[in-house]
This record gives sequence, structure tokens and C-alpha cells, in this order.
Amino acid sequence: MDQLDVTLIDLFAEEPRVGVLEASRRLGIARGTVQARLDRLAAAGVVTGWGPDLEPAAMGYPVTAFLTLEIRQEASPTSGHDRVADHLARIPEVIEACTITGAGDLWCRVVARSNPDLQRVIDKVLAEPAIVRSATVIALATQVPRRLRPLAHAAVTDQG
Amino acid sequence: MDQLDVTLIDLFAEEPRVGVLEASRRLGIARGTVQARLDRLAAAGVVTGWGPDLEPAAMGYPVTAFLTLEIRQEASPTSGHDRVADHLARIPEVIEACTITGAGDLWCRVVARSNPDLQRVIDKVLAEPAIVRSATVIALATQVPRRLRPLAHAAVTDQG
DNA sequence: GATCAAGTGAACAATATGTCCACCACGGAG
DNA sequence: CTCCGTGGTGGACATATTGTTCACTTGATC
Repeated sequence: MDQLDVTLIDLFAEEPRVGVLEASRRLGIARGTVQARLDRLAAAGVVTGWGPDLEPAAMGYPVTAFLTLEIRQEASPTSGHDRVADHLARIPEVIEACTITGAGDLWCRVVARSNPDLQRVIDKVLAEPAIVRSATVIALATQVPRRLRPLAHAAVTDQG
Repeated sequence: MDQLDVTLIDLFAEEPRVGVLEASRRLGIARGTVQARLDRLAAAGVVTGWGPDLEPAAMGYPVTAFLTLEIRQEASPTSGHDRVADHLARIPEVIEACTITGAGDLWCRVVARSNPDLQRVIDKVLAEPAIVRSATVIALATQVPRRLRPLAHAAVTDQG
């Protein structure tokens, strides 16, 4: 992961249509180098995919909310966390979920078609009896859109 | 946005190397149709890009945390939110940020090289004087990895 | 019945890909 | 000091893909 890798990532992020050959021309390096770098980034797990980036709002889900769930900790046939994770994974409106420190046990991001529709989504989430409490926060305006490239720059600038 | 669009998105998400031609063969449709669909999805804003997906952990930032910030609401030269958003945008470790309902004013996701390093990142965030209070929650284990394709399926199945 | 958006199948030149190769430069290990 | 191994270069080749345009067929809408 060096400066060239980051430049490469930037180039492909900004102009996905450029091929390997065009990229090599733009950066003034050999085509084989570009291919090798991309392979290496993928092998290192830095680049995990090249899939299309989807926008929930454009798909009809403009409302985003964050749920903090509290899970029943008692002994149960299966672990409470596993059960809940399984449950959440079956709900398409749940975009991501993870366990967290602090008051809540589980954090998850959900989307909905509208504010009323958010109630439907929350109800789906709360259908799992292992969830004993939940708190909802609605996302209003995006201040910093999801972005990882600045981090890539920092990763090579600060250290390597 | 219909079933074919979703199938197309799935195909490209799973095998990014397949070209337009190969995709048309796999799905048994004309090449022109694939191209037109992809153009349409991009024009509709459903597909916002084809950039490489980056993994912060693989770049040396395995720690993820969520910060809830409270912003000073008093009158100021520029709006408090704008100032803070600007400040956050300059910090590469800030992956995303948005305003929220509820107790806090601003929510943001940050990453760090380690737990001690998280302190450094938080200090950077809190350097902005318009932030009057903050709460930190550390993400432990990912239960549902970020995913939008199930949502795409739901979008066409439930309605259209 | 007319019209429009969308899909098909085909064609073309231009370009990119996958995959070899030999060769050079550098840094670390011995 | 010399011997690799890794990474980069530049070139070659056949094959496959792209961008683009065309004429024709649908199916739904008005």
C-alpha cells in the first residue's frame, strides 16, 4: 500500500470505465504493473469488490434510522446475539448491524420508504422476542457522505 | 427498476469482471439491453458508482466507533452545523457523518488504528470548539455486514 | 389505430484483455 | 561482495470486448 496504490484507487473510483490499459497510460506506468497492483490490493483485502454502489434513496428508501437494541442476556437454547443477528439478516431493510460497547448491545442501520414505513420496519425488527428494548434515532441530513478514499490517503501518508 | 435490473446488479456484484457482453449471454438478453439497463440505473441514481470497495481494517484501521456530538446552538458567524461538518470533512478517519434526531445533534462513524489511536481521532474531532459534548461507542463485532442487495430485491418484490 | 419506449440481432472498426517472454533495478541474506 | 527474490518494464500474440449505428419487432398507452 503506497502512493501508487492510492493513485490507482482514486483513478478507478473517479472513472470506473477506464480499463487497465488506459490506467497505465494515465499514470505513465506499465500495464503489467497496474494489473499486479490491483491483484495485490485485492489479495491484501484492501479492495474487497468492484460491485455497483447502490443508493437506497433512489430505490425508494429515503429514510435512514439507527436502532440501538438491548438483548436478553439470559441463558437460552442459542445465544441471544446469534438469534438476533440471524433475525436481522432476514430483514432487507437492515443495512448493517454490529455489537457495541455501552448501554445498548446491538446497533443497526435501517432504511424505510417513509417515516410511517419506518414503523413497519421497526416492528419487523422487534418481532424477535430476545430483544428487550430498543431506541430509535432518525438520520436527518448527511453532513459527510460515506467515503473511504481520504482514509486511504492518510494510511500511506502517515505511515505505510 | 424491475427484476431484470436486480439480477443484473447481482451478477455484477458477484462477478465484477464479467463485461457487458458476458452478462448478456448469462442472462439470455441482448447486449444492447444490458447497456441500456446499466445506463438507466446510473441515470436514475440507483447505481452511483463502480469504484473499488475499500476495507478500512485492511488499510490498518481495524477499530470502528460511533460518535454522537452535541453542537453549540448559539448564534455564530457561520452556522454551527456547517462549521462542524467542514471540520469533520477534513479528518480522514471520519467515514461518514449526519445530523440526527434525539439527544445528540450529529452522529459520525470513525475508524482508528487501535483503541489508543481512537483517542487521537476523537481528540481531532473535538478540536472544533463548536462541539460542546460527545459520546463514544465502540463497534465490537459485525453481525450484519453492510449490504444493499437484499434491499434491491425487496424494492422490486414489494412494489416496483 | 397511431405512437413511443424498449428489446433484438447484426454489423463494423477500434480497442482491451489475458498471457506469455526476456530483461533491468533494487534490497536483503548469506 | 555476490546471489537471489520481488517488482517493474516493454514487447509480443491471439482472442474477446467495446462503442456505435442500423433496421426490425414488440407491448403498452393514448
